[in-house]
Amino acid sequence: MRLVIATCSVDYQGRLTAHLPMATRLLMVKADGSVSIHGDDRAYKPLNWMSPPCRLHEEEGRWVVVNQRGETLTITIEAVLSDQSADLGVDPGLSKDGVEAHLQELLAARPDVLAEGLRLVTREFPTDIGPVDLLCRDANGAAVAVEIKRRGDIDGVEQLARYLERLDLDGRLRPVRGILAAQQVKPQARVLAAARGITWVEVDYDRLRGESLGDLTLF
Amino acid sequence: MRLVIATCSVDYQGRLTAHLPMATRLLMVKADGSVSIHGDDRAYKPLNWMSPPCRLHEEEGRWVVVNQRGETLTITIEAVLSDQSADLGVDPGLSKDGVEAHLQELLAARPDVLAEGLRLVTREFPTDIGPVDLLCRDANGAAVAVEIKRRGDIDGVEQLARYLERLDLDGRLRPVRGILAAQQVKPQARVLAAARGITWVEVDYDRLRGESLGDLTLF
DNA sequence: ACGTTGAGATTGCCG
DNA sequence: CGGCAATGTCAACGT
Repeated sequence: MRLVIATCSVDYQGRLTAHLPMATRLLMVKADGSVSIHGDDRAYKPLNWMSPPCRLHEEEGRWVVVNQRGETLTITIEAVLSDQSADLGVDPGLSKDGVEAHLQELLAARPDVLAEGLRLVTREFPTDIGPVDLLCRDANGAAVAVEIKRRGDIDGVEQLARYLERLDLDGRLRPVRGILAAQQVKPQARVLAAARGITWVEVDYDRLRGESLGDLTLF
Repeated sequence: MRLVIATCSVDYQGRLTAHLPMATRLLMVKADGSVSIHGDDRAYKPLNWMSPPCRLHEEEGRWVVVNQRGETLTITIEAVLSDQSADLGVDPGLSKDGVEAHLQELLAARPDVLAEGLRLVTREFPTDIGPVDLLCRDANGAAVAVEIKRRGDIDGVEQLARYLERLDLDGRLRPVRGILAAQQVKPQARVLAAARGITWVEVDYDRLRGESLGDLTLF
């Protein structure tokens, strides 16, 4: 990695046109060929950049970075305040833990959180356009399809509506009603759900996790 | 801005849990308080980070960054290879051209590009599921809703179809037809638009801008 | 290789 | 400050 602190102006010509006037900034050149230009704010996002694969041509007072699509990033350098290189080696990489998969587990264990008396029939119930997250029966024995999202958006409502349309073709299930479960349900999704006769529930992930832990300690 | 090259391991506890094993990386601390950890690849995205507002507590061999939501980023430092600070000042900022907002301005000024005799009624016409980009009247006085995208995709067609559904509930507008305008309309979007009775138009941004400039010089 | 989907999305706009 | 949409979205995953 090469780190240069320089007074420079920047021009990007590609999917759009962008310009940065002359100022002091950090230029970061990574081993993968990418170049990014950072100011002293905007969190981790650079002011401008070029993603790999691309090539850096360095001239006197002028860097030109070109990628395969012909987009160019031109850096005009007035003064270099610092120029430093370091060999970082290959990073051993990151391990993550997903929230959304866990949400399905928790709701499969406690479907009654979504509606009183709701009982799980199966997870990932298959239809010919994809699996329904949870298939349940309510207190009256009627079928209920549950779609789980971290964020409930219009897309989620339409997805669930398509599932319900397929499930209603099955005489053993009909009539099937739908519940959209999400940590947050957007206003637009609420309107569309109402128009489609679909119920929505906002789920408190932390509280649900707490209750599950409570259950575990009880048994 | 402070730039530290160090051998370190990193733990993030917040919206998810993540761990980075010991390796040499760049630690970037910006004036806005943000901290990011870069490896020598992954383009401009850091391996891990904390967005502002947050606070950095620095101890011997250990940095702890905490934000207001209680999320923490812990950096355990084994060795510091370099530690450098620079005052970059406030960046004068980026100017852009060629994004969707621009396209909307140009089409609002020249709606006849989309269909002969088309006249603008209003921009950003509100519905309860979001605003329609352009509401127009055609040569016969019939209402036309225009959805503008940089790239016309299936999502854009469905979005416009939902707007049309809502607008058709308004007796003063009904019947409303739709036009999807984009610099590029994808094949799948063309098929779906046809099935929904929606017209699509590919717009040449550079030519449109040229014509608008032409108009300006004429008057 | 291409299309689809999620992201600790981030960022800017507008009410 | 919150809701909402765009992003040069990027990146992972399935076909």
